[in-house]
Amino acid sequence: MTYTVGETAKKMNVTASTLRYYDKEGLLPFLERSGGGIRIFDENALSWLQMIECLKKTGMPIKDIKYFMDYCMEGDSRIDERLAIIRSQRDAMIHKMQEMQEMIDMLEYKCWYYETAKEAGTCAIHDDIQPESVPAEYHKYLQHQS
Amino acid sequence: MTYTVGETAKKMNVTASTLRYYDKEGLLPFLERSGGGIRIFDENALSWLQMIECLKKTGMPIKDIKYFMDYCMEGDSRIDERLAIIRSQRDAMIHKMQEMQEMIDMLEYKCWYYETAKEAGTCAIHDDIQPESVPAEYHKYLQHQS
DNA sequence: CTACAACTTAAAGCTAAGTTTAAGTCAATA
DNA sequence: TATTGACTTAAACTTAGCTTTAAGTTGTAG
Repeated sequence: MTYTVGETAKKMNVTASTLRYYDKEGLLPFLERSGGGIRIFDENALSWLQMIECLKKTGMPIKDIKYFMDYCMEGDSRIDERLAIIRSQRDAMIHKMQEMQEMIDMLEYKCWYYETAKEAGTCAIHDDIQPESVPAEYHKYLQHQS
Repeated sequence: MTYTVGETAKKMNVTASTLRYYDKEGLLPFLERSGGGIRIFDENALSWLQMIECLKKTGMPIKDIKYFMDYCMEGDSRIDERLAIIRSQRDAMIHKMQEMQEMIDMLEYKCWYYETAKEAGTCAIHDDIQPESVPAEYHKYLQHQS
């Protein structure tokens, strides 16, 4: 089964322009072309695109994805480099997840802050609040007004 | 205790230009100025900056942060709107965390893929691999070559 | 009171990641 | 075989989020 750029775009939930742009930037070295120059995507291409999507979603810049794809095309001689890239990307993501959890914690506090302010009709309820009326997990945010 | 833009920049780990840019974009309506026009940051400003940092790290665009700050400056009449913004940001983050976990799962599989390939000296080890030699948590990635 | 580092603004410049446009080609259907 | 929708390219344009530059001002230390 093969697909055109438009069909593939729909499958991957991006625009055809985006796929052509990726191709121009060297992200799709695995692509075949028809005699007339039309790009041909197959199941294998789709699985590469999922890998590219993963790297993009984890914040890797287009250029770095290109370098990774270049290594992939070089085959078994570049396994070490490919492993190193994937490992460092995974480690960066684990770190980012921790950072994100901290941000969610702060947003949870702010939700509580505004929920109680809403109930009281004013943010002033927090001005001289007793620490014991604040859930323990929010204590570290107590200096935050608004 | 008060601080200049440069001192604040160091504290917040951004450049002074960035803070001036945020001010220009309306993110810092709480800022005071000296008689000569120098920006004055205080503890309260720092706590606002942490809020802004949180919204930025959770992917909120500068313009949306401005709208949020505008609501904050309007006081108690906008508690509902502020709560709604924070809630939706929190929900978006929780969703993003799930997506990120999926990406980490894929990267973990790729690590395993390259570790075993490295050991074998070739990615070809995966060509006709028996599903029972693949850890169960990686089975959903089995169609992925490289 | 002078020097000088750090501040001010407006405006131009930069990078990433696409998107849009224009002019033309391909290939499946009537 | 003619039509037509989807494809092709190169190049210009867009947006976000800063960063840099240039020209001038502030305020502290000697």
